Amino acid sequence: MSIADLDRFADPSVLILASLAGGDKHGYAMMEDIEELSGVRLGPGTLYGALARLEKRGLIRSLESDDRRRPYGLTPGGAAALKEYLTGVNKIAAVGLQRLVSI
Amino acid sequence: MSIADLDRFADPSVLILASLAGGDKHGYAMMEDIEELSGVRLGPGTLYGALARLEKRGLIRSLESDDRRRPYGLTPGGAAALKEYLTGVNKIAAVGLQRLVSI
DNA sequence: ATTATTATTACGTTATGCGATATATCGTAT
DNA sequence: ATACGATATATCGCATAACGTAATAATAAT
Repeated sequence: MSIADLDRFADPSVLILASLAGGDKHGYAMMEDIEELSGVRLGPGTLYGALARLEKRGLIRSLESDDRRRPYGLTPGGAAALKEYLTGVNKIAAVGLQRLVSI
Repeated sequence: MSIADLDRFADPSVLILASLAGGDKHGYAMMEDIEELSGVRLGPGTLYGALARLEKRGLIRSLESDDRRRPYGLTPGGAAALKEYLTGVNKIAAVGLQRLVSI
């Protein structure tokens, strides 16, 4: 299940991209930003696993750092994918909510 | 991966609930409605597997039928879960898109 | 007859979630 | 200053189960 209880959006990849759209961040900072944004607190395994996959897909990239923190940033492809995804989800949500009120 | 390429929302459970919000339907009809709604064509394994899980969770229920088709309908709990989910996803999409234009 | 409908089943892949672990840094009390 | 607890930050391993694909089957329609 990508959705824990199906009453909350919790796709780690999308949440990470949306977080990075607000600026470059390292993993731990994303955890907090995502929790504030969505109410979902990603566990470390979930977060860092998703980060590795996103980097491998070229949607985010790892940035230089002097300390032990590993910041990431959106790539142009990542920003484009996020935009397309969110635009689509917006439409689905609009239709779904409209249908619900018509019940 | 709940998202095939991460450029399209494709969570089967949510798509099914959103489809049923438009009225009771059997599986094959959902396939077509979902494709029209979202551009995603769910394979039979994906669709019927998700239907079984949703029914077990009490979010949809199987309706009576005379022929071989097996229609389903939203339960009140399913409608509530969908509403909560879509409302949340709307907020995330709004914030994410806002962040994207500010880059 | 051939195509479209409609559903079931089986199977492999892999994302996800959880927990354990590790280290560095910060704050605070002694 | 020192020591100690709490917070910050990341890695790893594993079990579960959702997902995707495909094969199969049977009924209905053209």
